[in-house]
Amino acid sequence: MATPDTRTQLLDAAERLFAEHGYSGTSVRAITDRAGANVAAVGYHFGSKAQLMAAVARRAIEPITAAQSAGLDRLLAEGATPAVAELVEAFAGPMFDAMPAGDPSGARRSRLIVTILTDPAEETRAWSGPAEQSVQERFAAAFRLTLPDLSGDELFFRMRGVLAVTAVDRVSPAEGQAARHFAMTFLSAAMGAPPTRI
Amino acid sequence: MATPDTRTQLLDAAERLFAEHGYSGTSVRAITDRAGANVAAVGYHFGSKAQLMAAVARRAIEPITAAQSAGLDRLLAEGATPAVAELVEAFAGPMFDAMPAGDPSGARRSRLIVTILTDPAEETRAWSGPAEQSVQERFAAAFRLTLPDLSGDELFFRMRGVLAVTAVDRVSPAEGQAARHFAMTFLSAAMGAPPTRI
DNA sequence: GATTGATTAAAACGATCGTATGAAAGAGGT
DNA sequence: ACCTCTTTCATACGATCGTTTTAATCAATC
Repeated sequence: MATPDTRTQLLDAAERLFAEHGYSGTSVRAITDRAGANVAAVGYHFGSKAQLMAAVARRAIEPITAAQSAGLDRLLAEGATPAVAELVEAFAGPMFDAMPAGDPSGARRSRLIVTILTDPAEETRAWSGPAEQSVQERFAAAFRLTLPDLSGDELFFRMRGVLAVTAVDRVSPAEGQAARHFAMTFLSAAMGAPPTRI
Repeated sequence: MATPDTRTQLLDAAERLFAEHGYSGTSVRAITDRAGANVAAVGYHFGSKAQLMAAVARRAIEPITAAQSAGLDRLLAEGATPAVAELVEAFAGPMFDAMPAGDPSGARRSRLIVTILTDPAEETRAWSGPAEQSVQERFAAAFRLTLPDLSGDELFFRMRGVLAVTAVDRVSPAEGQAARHFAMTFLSAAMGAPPTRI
């Protein structure tokens, strides 16, 4: 198909605009204009703006969750308890690899993920699907084995911290692969720190 | 004044709503309703919605910047090159201490800071004032002395990472002071990690 | 008490929001 | 050519958006 169908055009346009301006800051008309479609196309293809945005989020998050899960499978298949750095790589790495559909500048898709995770609109709150949640629980279990002295609360905090740090790449001058390497160093050290004595 | 003036009421209401729903997601009428004021009060006291939100950001950031600066002064006055953990404490600590006006749950003000830093609306882009910037540069210089082997790019990435982690939502099981201690452990290890070999 | 200046209130402005409607256009099978 | 199903279109709905205007209210000074 030389000309992508309207549905895909809408997804692409919504993805870019949402990443740039957030949910509330993106209007349906801005999306349809960029997609070269009619205003009613959103209602027809997705039902509502919220459902369109949910589809955008699903399309962006799915490959990341899959890569995370596959990476963890690979580590666990080796038999031995994985090292902290290996788990961090498998968990946070896919966030840096994710590329937008036909866009060579790899920055945008990760920016979208960040926006999804931090957007204050209620509609985006539930967008991290059950697959995302289950993969995070699997990683939590793996981390618990590698870091047996860590309390459940502190492990939870650290995993949230990892996600937060993967969100910083959007303003940093250290772009592309450098940010990825910096993040791995940063996060492996943080994740592997001895437990806090309270 | 048993009854705070309208101006302050507007700031308080706008602070809470903005932290919860972001800039685009907060309407002027929602602010004035919560403040018990008229719609026109925003225009009268602040000129516009954008200027009101800028005032909110200024009021929230200012004490944090001051505390960061004072902490750094205290460390530098001791003469010796500060340890990584000391710098992290002085830099990230104030984010945890900041309390919203009249609100015992210390989570909200920091949520506001995070929203300011990550909000996709254009109006919030320039809200980190010159004081904030200069204090970050002072910390960058101090970190450079403590971590002389770190490149400028990686140091910049790590400092952004510290800010990102302080943004982690603390509605989690690990609340209050526990989160602060967890963060210090996490961030000191991350900040003090050996440089990345690329 | 009248006068002045600061603040608040009610109402309306045009613009834009998300969504729904019904007709027009297109595609494919018979 | 005809019918059927899908998709696109122009258009309009009511609601809400940020802002402005004009009048009413208040506090303080003379």
